[in-house]
Amino acid sequence: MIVHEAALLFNIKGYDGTSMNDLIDATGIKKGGIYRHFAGKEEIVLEAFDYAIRIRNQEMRDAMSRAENAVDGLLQVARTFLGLVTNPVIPGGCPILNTAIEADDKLPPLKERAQKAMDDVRWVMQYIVSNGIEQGELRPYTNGDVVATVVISLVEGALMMSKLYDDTVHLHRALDHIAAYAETLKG
Amino acid sequence: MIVHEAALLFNIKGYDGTSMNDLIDATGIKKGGIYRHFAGKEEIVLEAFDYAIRIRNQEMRDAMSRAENAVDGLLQVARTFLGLVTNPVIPGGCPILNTAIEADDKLPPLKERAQKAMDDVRWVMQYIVSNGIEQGELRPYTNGDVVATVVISLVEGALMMSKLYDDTVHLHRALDHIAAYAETLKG
DNA sequence: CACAATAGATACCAATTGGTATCATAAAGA
DNA sequence: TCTTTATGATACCAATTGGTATCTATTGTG
Repeated sequence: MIVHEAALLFNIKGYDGTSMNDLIDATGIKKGGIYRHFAGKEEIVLEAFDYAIRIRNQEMRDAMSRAENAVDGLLQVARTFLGLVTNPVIPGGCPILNTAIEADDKLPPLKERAQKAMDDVRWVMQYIVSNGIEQGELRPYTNGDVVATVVISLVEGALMMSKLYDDTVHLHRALDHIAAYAETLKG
Repeated sequence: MIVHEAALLFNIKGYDGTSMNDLIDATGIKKGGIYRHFAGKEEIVLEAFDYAIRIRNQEMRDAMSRAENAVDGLLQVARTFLGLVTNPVIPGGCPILNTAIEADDKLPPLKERAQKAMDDVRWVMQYIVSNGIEQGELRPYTNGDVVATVVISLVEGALMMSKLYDDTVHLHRALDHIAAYAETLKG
């Protein structure tokens, strides 16, 4: 529960922007109670990030298994990023994006986890692509690495713009573009 | 010079992550000297952001005027985002992206400026598109708003990934995709 | 040179930061 | 029941936060 509340705070206000007092207010548990479970702020932020990513990855796996073909799969996964804004389990946008931007080299283990979390997303995309090639749905030699970069960039960039303007239209445009892009991959 | 140094710090470590002492160390000017020129930290961050954006906008205008046609123009502008990583005047990535992610509603004037700065980028893209339509280079009724969202999302998302992985390949892939996308807009 | 005006240094301030040591309480096992 | 054991509360800590007041040095100008 502390980790859950921490995940909310950190995803909204960032690591530097969230103080232990914020967490104390949010949980209703005083300092002594919190520090009994965690060695320090750093440990909390790491566990909170893991927690947020676990939820995200579950959403992605669900989306992937819902899909009936590769093109649909890419879109389904991309759409989970829209869900990050429209019905978030953890408000504040994409934890990976937020962490990637805030974490310079001040908190290396956090950046490392963000990289690993991004690897997971990339892996899902590449899995969908290579599966799609096997099934004959996508052109052979479709580059899953490139597809992952393009789709994720679109969706993360659009997420940022939607957050900046408080308007999901940018995410919808990105999803439309991804749909069109995925069509061009058909073989 | 204080503003310049502040722009560097804030773009790298963020608003919350940069203390006045950091700025004191970076400038070599003590607290009294700094606070004579600025009312507070907030005023500094706002001026620093404006400063960074002024430089960015100049780069974008230069790129735009270098271009010989609309398709090339979109690419030239997109490429300035690669320059943000490969030869940055102000290290730390894109100030708009960084600010959009960090600024929740704690510093409204900063978010407002980030929106205005993004408007500038969007305006440049839309100008290129509408000009391209007039010149018969792009299909009529090409939606400049959509083009701006797609191109900016790609480039900002890829910027994030390049920063996260410390690898510009993602930006290059995004630029390749933008090139292909721009081709589809030809009329 | 004299004299403002500007710029910066020094020293302080209350509040907040992350963190710890000690104490009280709830829960669970024998 | 009685006693560990886990959990949380209280009170403190040094360091750092953003910010101010006062003093000094450096200007450029008549």
